[in-house]
Amino acid sequence: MKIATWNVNSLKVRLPQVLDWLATQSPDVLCLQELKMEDAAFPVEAIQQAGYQAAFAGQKTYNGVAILSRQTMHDVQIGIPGFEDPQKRLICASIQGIRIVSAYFPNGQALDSDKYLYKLDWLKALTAWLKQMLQIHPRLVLAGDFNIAPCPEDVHSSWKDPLLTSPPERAAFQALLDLGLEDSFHRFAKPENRYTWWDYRMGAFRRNAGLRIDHILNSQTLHDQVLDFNIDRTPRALERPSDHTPVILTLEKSALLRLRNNNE
DNA sequence: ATGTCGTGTTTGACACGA
Repeated sequence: MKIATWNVNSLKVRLPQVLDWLATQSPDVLCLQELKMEDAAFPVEAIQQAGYQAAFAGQKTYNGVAILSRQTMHDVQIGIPGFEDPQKRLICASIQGIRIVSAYFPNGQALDSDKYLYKLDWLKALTAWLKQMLQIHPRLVLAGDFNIAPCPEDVHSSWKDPLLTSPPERAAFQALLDLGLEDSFHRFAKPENRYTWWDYRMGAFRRNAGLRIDHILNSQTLHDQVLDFNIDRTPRALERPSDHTPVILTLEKSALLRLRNNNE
């Protein structure tokens, strides 16, 4: 089971690239962030023709998240329960017995900004909610644009801004790991292919001056099923690219589902 | 050296967020 995430920075602009990528990579699940469109504009038909159903939560101009899936989705839920927020940053659904969360974490803008406080509040609410979710759904995957680079190695030397790397942000990332979520990137690391985001400015992609801020975390229950972890930087090299590139987690089909499918 | 995008409006020039 291939589960991917991609911050597309406008689904309207990136739709052709998304459709190409679905055809090439054939993921079972693709989590999207920064749709930057209202629900009425979501390209349901094009996605369906590509063989995927979609669950989405959009808004005008900013944010917006979706889950595309080849298999049936159940129990779609939008937002963090109990955390009132007009910004559409989180959607989740159950697919093949796995709870999939697609999230666009707040950027934070600057350490002295109100948006940074909102980021830390959002992270606190997310973590408290996930702690409960993992009791109900021990098989869980959290995928998206975290806007946090967890390790020094995730940051190119040219990055001087304290944002995305500050101790409180990194502590919040660690708090997610402490819930029993695992960053399988480290087990399947390709050191020459570390970053998931490159600024549009200053020829950052050409210089490989990037950051690793897009992540897919899997619950410990899924640990033994993880077959591979990849960052696909090819879409970042296309004409008119998103500033982010897709991340892919490959899981072995569970013994239960293998059994069920064999009996069908 | 805030240098590029995408969106939206006070629309073919700027404000904002990232």
